[in-house]
Amino acid sequence: MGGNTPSRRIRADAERSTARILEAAETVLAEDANASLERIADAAGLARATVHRRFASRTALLDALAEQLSRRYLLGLAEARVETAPPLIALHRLTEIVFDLKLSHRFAVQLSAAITPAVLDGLDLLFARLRDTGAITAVDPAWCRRVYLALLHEVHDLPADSTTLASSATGDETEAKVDLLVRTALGALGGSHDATTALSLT
Amino acid sequence: MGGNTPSRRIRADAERSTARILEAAETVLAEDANASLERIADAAGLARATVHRRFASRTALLDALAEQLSRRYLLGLAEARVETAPPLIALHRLTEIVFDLKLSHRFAVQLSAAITPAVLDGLDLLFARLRDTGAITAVDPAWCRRVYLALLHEVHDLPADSTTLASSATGDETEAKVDLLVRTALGALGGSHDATTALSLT
DNA sequence: CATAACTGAAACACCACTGCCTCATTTCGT
DNA sequence: ACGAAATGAGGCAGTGGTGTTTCAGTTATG
Repeated sequence: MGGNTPSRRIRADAERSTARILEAAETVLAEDANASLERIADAAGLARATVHRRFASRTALLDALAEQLSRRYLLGLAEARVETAPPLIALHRLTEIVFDLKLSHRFAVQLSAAITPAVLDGLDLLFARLRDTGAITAVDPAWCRRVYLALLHEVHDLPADSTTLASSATGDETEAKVDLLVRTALGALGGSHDATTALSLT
Repeated sequence: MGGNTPSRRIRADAERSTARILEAAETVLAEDANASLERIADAAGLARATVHRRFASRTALLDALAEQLSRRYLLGLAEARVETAPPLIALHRLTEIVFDLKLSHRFAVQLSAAITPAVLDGLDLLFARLRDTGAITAVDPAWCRRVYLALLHEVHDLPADSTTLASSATGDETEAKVDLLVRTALGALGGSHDATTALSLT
């Protein structure tokens, strides 16, 4: 899938267009999931025909969007060292990373196709390790995953002036959100609040 | 809004059609939020033209759906005695009620228009009272609301065979879900697990 | 029963979107 | 600078949904 077919060389031009379309699609679809391809083309500064040239159909574009996000998820899981790092640290790091993804992938994130089995496995592993160390008590990894992702979504589009974010007075909004999410998720999954606050010293 | 305009009497006939359309709309839209009015009409056993007669536009139909649910929400808040009952009890009762609503209003539930200011106020009051009694520590009522509703959604469409639901061996699936939600929500909002399990004795 | 209201069926105009095509023009790669 | 590839602009057909109208037939209600 990742190889180049030498029979038809793909010009750097076209590849830039593809990238711009994906980016524009993400932006536009975040506001209106049913936005037309024309609106996406406009946002990308390209003609509608070009969108059709790069992506055979609307579905193909959506698939590409999901696949792109899936790859970034996997990268994030690896970057957070989900398999090796102390689970609480990994959770914190992963949350930061996924938060950045959500900023630029508000729409694609809600594509179920983006959460591939591999991504799923990574998350499940993390929660299993969290439970082994006693950070949480919930046993069902699927349940943990759902709660985490649901809360992630809520924290993400929390108004910046929310009093809830004022807890960590660092002024860094993103960090405050990450802290809030980790604390909330651990609490929801039956973690003691001691273990939760212990991480705040990181 | 509730009065009848005597200038044009509304036949009982028509009112039945309206009800059937709303019911069919809920059923059909639960599966496909973008379903056409024709599919709704078919499900209702009526002609498409009739749908247009009872509801001026698609938007009008959706509004009616949201308004219907909003009214039931208010009824639920009252029935749960959110203002007077011990907050933990009220939360438990309210959760049961909203769960039933979700079963029959899978679609409308995701209409933001269904959560009117009045519904909002009721929820906020409940969470304020929960905090006063120490059941939770989160202060921002808006935050509490969001977390509660998000978790509600997750618990609701949890597969019946989930190991997470096996905790209360009563065999009653709904009750198990309600327990899980209350426990999870309180934990997420910073409640001690003591207060949470104390309710299980109800 | 007589009237007014309601319904089903069918047609119609309208609109938005998709997907495809062509052709002149621009841009890239070598 | 040359040829291949990509693009913009525009048109065109097909699809599917919405909203309206007409008219004949049915049903409620006083």
